[in-house]
Amino acid sequence: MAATQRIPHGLDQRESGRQQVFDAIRQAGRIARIDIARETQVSPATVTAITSELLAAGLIEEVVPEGDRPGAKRGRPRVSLKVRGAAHLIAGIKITDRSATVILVDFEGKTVGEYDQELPGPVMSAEELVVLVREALTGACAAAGRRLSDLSGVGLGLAGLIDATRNFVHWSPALDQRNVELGQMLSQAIPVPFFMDNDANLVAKAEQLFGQARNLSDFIVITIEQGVGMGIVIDGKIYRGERGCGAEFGHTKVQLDGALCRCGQRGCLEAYVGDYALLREANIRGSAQPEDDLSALYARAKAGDAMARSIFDRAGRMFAMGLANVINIFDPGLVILSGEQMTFDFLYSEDVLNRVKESIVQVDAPLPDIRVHKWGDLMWAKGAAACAMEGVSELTIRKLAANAA
Amino acid sequence: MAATQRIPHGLDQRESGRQQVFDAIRQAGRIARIDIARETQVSPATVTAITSELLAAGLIEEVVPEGDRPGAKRGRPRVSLKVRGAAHLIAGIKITDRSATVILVDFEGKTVGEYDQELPGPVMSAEELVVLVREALTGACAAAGRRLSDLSGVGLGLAGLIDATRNFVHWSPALDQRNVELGQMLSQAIPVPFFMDNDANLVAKAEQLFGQARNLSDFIVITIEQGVGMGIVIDGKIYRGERGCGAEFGHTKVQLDGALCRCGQRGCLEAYVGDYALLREANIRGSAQPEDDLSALYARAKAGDAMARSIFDRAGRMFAMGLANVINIFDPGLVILSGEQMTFDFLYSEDVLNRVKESIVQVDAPLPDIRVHKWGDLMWAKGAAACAMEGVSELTIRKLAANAA
DNA sequence: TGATTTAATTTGATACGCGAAAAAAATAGT
DNA sequence: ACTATTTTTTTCGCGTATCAAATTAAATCA
Repeated sequence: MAATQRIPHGLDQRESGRQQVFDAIRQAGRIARIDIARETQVSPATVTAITSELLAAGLIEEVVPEGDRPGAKRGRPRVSLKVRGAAHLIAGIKITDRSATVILVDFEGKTVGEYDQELPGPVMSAEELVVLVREALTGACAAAGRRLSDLSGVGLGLAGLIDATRNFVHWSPALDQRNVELGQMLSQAIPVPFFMDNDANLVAKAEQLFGQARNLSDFIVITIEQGVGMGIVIDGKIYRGERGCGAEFGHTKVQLDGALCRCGQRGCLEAYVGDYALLREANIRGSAQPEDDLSALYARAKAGDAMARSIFDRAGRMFAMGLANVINIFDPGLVILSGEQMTFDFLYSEDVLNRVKESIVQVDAPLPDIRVHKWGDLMWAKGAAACAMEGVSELTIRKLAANAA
Repeated sequence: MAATQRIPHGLDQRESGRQQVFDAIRQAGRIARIDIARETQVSPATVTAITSELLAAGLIEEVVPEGDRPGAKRGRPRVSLKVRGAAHLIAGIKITDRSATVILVDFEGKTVGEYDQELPGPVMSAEELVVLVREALTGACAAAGRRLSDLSGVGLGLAGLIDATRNFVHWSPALDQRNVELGQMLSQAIPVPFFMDNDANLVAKAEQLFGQARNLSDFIVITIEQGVGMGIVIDGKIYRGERGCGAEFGHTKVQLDGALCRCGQRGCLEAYVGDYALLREANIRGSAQPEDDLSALYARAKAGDAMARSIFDRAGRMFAMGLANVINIFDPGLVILSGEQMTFDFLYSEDVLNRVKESIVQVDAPLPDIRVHKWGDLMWAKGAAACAMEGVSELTIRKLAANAA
């Protein structure tokens, strides 16, 4: 049980000014020193000191004043600062059941390369995975005209129960063994800092750094892929729970003694909205021929088929109930529904969102903002890259502070 | 003297050493400087500096060395420090539908007085409540041979939706109006710092300061009184959500389109486990004579009455489901089930707890600790006092730091 | 050209916390 | 009894971070 973790009081853990200023710059994209001071509540003097250090280290750079700032024309023109993309090359890699998708980004988050590597099979040993990751990274770097040694950090996204603080895999559908010290194995094989996490958390990180949740310190991301996942950001940090296996939205129960879930329990949300659950329904409900294609089923529902429609309808209602529960518990300012597959569109319908809103405790205050954010194919890999970016920034700046001493 | 009150970046948000040390002392009860240093990771030199300041301010005091410390006999004997109870007098007050219960505690948390004031009626206007609070506090102080002006802070516990950051009441069953700036009104009428919160949060605070959750930075408290409440502590702080109305455990939905709740929605947990819900069931299910006494119903269930038993049984299963959902979302290290009324014992039964454990996502890690903690009558008021204690400590220490400058 | 405005930097001061050394207060050994 | 040893606490000097105020820089306005 987590006894109150006393933070060494020095500059160790805490956002030592440098971090705060750097984050402000990245968040803003381009921002003048004076505005950094305003936003971070750090004095202009200190901002100057810190930024000159970051400039010297090559982490940020000055930009020529952007054309026309409305109003204010007199006075010394402000000089904007931005993150220097060339400072670091970072990779994000996401393992699905079919392939390993790699994305290369610079330190600004700009994509500089993509790469896809087929998997021999959906499940493999940890050793095989390490080899695969190495190949995929090498391939991605080569394709972008860079070398593996150019990488400053790699983010790895895996489905399953991941303890990101220890780079430890409790369990993943991609691996044929439980409880793997994957982080250690990777670091040994590839001399680059690794950062790994469960995929819902990756998306949350991406939303926080580049997406809809910029500037926000508290929000929730719901992802739908094969299963249903959730990433919780509280106070700017991803919430992980005691054992690193919280946020199991897909396995919250929405029906007492309900439908059987592949986790072995009954009534899990996933057992009502997961793809396998929908197909199971379709087959049980006496469809003429066995159904095994979700998009076909979805098409039939759209075309008006009553049976198909009722299947999606119930799934939507269950999803609304689960989401409302999360909102009633967290009272978040923002909920991002993130997904890739159009087949899950029914979960994001007006109808479902309205039902959610009706099931939230009513107060005289604005309802939480629920936004649907559909990413492209590379969503997950980009999330992994975002994770690594944050890690690399932290490492670099910590090193900087240490060197100064 | 200082003109613009920009918050010095040092003491702003973070526990400025002084807070950290003081908290360590309160947490430990009695503790020597060297151990404070060990626990807080602050150097002995700094501990000396800070403690001497706290001593001078009268917030803590030295205690004669306790008899025999096992082992270690040589060396300079350690001098223990403790919070000086006489430093502040603090009140906690809890409003129920029948009365206002007041508890007076010293700065150590030791009870120095109790007081109970009858309410004219269960619902009143904000103005009436202010008068009532004033009367109750005056009465409590008088009974303990103190004066109202001796109070350094008052914690107020109210059922309903309270925004503790603004001392604002969205809604409370005790008030006949919504959206009341109760904090302002109280402060105007009674010149003492007020701290108010929803009652589940009060209990959480009490558990953290004095109870089962000492030293813990992450845990969850579930309370059962009239309704079902929840307090969430993350990172040592009570989690409140965006609009200050999170943690509405009682209104999470456990059944799609289920039983009607007094909040107007359907399927809320409270609509299955609340006292009114149980009685409603009993009456609907064709009991011979209308039932209006919950303890009688409970007694009948214990005696073997099948109908009564089935009512409590279902409530227990619904409760287990809701609790499992919370655990699946938070993955907490500790859950405290807190209650006063024996009538709710059925919710804490082995049976229910087992059901909860069966509904949690399974990992190779110890299950969260679920403990039942029954408090005495004054539980709620004590929670309110705990809240105020924390607030007063913070205020005092902040003032101290400011004066030092 | 000089006045004005706004941004950025320099300067000097201060608080915080640490490490090392010293002091204090006890016991153990001879 | 007196010295050595052990352990806690305090003192001292230093480095770092940060800030307020003053200064410099770079533009426009009149």
